[in-house]
Amino acid sequence: MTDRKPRKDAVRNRASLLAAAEELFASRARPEDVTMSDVAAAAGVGKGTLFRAFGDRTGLIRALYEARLEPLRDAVTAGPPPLGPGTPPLERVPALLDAVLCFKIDHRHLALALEATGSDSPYDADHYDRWHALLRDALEQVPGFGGGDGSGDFAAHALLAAVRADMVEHLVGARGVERERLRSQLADFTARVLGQRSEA
Amino acid sequence: MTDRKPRKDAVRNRASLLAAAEELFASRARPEDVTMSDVAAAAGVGKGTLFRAFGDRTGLIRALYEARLEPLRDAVTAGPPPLGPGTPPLERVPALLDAVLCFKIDHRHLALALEATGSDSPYDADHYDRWHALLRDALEQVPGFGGGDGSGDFAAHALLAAVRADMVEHLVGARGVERERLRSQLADFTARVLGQRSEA
DNA sequence: ATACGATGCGGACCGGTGGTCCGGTTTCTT
DNA sequence: AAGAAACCGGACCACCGGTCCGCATCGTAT
Repeated sequence: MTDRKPRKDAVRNRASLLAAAEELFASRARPEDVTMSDVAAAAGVGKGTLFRAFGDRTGLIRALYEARLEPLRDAVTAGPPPLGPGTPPLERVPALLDAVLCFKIDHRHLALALEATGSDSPYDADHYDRWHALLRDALEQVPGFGGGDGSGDFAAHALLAAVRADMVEHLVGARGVERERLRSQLADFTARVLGQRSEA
Repeated sequence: MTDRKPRKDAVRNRASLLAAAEELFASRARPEDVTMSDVAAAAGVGKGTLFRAFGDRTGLIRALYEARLEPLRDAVTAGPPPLGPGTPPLERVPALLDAVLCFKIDHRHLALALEATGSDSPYDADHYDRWHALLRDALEQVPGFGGGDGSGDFAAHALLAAVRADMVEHLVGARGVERERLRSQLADFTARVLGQRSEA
């Protein structure tokens, strides 16, 4: 009822804009020197169209981000182990963190652009709340995190902080750490937090 | 030889500007709605003077931040235990993190302003490198982090990520977690990373 | 096929921000 | 006292995100 048929040119333009934005954020070094006019021009479209389709800059980036995030979200909410529900926490927590890390590595231009909007803290985004709740719930089933003392809550925040986009960018982009090496270091760290001592 | 005496009005104006900026960043809710013109006006000075004294916005905030950071830096480089050198790593690492956390809580307006400049990642700041190196070196003397595999390096990054300004702001400012509670949660987390199992 | 209303388009335009510039003033030196 | 170097200040600039509205385009009813 509420949704009338969208016009063809509208959906085509929306797609062009998303593609152009993806392109630009991936190619330019810093997210903040991709301007809205750039995106509109690259898509062969006027600025009015851009803002009509996505509201504002944050809306554009969020739309891109959520689109890329969808497969991972599905794998987590209704997929097979080790990501999906029904996985033992001691196995699921590292798997979740590893998945997030890989996502941030692969799409760090988008994640960086999202954080660089400045207008809102990353902690206000609703997808952060989802990841945090998921991780907290899993952690609280692990011995030592179960008490209602909030240790699981804080640990979830802290572990997610270890895969933040600008840190990943610093390690992978600036300092040249290889993907697999970073993954194994994160796995190591996670294991330590979970209380599984690693060999020297 | 190279430094001639600075003029009196210059040093007075510089001081006024720092005071005015501190005031404004502390009072206004969001750092980005403190404009450069605001600062200049609040200090009773022209914009030209502001930019002449600090170069650009980042320079202003950095100057403020470093000034507030100095006492802590001194305590770490040449102070008594548990912060100063010569403290056993297992004791010093938690002490360092707790000190950074307290600093971030007390000065989160400045830390947030610094991260919100957008122009540069927090990981490019030289004070980050100092904290990281300090923490890494301490960690690498702890059993399990000693190998040249970079586990100490990554753990230092991850632990510092757990005290980032916007996360602290989210917990203390938005979610209303009390200072002491947060400190104890961080201590708990740190202990876990260091391999000291806590009781259930 | 045609004509008409609704929907979307586009780029000129706006408010505001960080940063610059230069004529006039203040301070230091001799 | 007087000259020169250093500094002040606010008008000014470039640019960005976002708005607006006359006009083109599309979907539909005939």
